[in-house]
Amino acid sequence: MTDKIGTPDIHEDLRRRLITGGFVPGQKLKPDELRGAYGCSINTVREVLLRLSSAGLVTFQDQRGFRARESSLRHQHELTQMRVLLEQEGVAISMRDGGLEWEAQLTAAHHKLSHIEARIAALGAVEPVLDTWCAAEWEFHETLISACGSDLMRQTYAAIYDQFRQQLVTRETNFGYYPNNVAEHLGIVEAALARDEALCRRRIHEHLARNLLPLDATAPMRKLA
Amino acid sequence: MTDKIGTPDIHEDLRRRLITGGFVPGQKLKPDELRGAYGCSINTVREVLLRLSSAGLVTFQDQRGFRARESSLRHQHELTQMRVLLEQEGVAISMRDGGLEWEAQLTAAHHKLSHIEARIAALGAVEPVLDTWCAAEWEFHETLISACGSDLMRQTYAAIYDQFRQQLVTRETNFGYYPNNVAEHLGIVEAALARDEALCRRRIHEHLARNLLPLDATAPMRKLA
DNA sequence: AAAAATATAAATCTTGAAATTTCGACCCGA
DNA sequence: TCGGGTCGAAATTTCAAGATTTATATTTTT
Repeated sequence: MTDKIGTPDIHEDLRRRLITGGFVPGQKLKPDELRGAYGCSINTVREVLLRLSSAGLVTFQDQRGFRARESSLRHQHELTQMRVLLEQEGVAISMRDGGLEWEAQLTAAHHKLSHIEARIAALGAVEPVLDTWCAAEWEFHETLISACGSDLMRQTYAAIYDQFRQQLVTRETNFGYYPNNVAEHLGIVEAALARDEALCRRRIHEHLARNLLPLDATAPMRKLA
Repeated sequence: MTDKIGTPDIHEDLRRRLITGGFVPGQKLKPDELRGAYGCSINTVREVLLRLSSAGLVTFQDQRGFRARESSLRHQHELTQMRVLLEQEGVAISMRDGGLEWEAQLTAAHHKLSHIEARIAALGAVEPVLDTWCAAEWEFHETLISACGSDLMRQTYAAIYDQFRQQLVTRETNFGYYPNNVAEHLGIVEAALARDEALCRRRIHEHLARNLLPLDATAPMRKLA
């Protein structure tokens, strides 16, 4: 799609701050203030924000500047819906086309993730290993669909996932982690390796549907704090 | 997502030129040249191109400027795949949630489209009513998924459709129009109104799969010229 | 003659300031 | 007290020029 901007640090750094809850939702993002932290001009910040806005992390209104995205329940629902759709389709194709290499990468990603989640269970808290866990969770889900053969699908999924993560981390929900993760991730891997598409689709839906809670009362409650 | 830019005309006009084949794929888009046509500054053009690049219509490389998107067969395949996925899911939800109002809008959109396509058949050429047909075709497909209740899904579909249209119009393929359109559009509407989800999904796939030709030899050949 | 190196030209990116628009406080009249 | 209007400050957008990078043409070397 597009490469990095002239000052890669700004783009990466702002993106990170946005998805890790560095800004409160709805907060105004003034190029003139952000400029100082990076020692660059207003216009450069402006370009970066313009890009982040098209990635969905930032909202933009003409003559009214940029804001950190505010998430309504409806938007979070739509986000989850899209994520389920893309992940189900991506994994289905991967199960069909993926070979031994994909299976190996998947088991590797799951191994790392489950190991980290075991540590979380032992510690009783996510915070100490939050960054590690976030990276592992992303790598796991990305690997699931990595053999789908479509860059477009993977890029679209990545954009959705970023917004998704932004919402999760922003809330006081123990950062989106909940104990059932361990069992559910394993279940997904098993179904994928067994090439049981229907089962895999169902388990992905169950795994992600917790976030549908507000609009889908049949889904199980997410663990809060 | 994002609103218009300060000079709406440039954004809309460049977008139009891109999806109607006003630039040859891969062509360099130099802000300094485009500036003249709109009487504005380089930076303004730059911002517009930056946005179009995130919409997928333009590619951007750091320090190497902008280009009109080049479509590989692979990319076109991925585009079609995503379009099928989104349209199938969108119409399925619309069939479930859409009421009388949706049915009315759908039949209206189809009526307009079929009327225009009848004229095309009579004339034996698309060009005279190309713009009208393009708009009607878009409105038909957009209406199909309009009751899905997800702005995110509709926006994502719109972005895919734009790229899709860009590829179609660029080629010398009679602008993507082919006679089977008439029957296929009707078949989709009938299945949708009958709330036959499986049939509707299948017909949408068949309708769009012609563009999968290069990578899916089982799909019927697109009519050329 | 082909390849590498250099010099020149062109295009891109960044910057700071001017022009335009929005936001908020204050004042006035009802 | 409330609604509307005016004014000033702040923020956003546009602009043109300077700095940096890339592309092209020419020369040099093997």
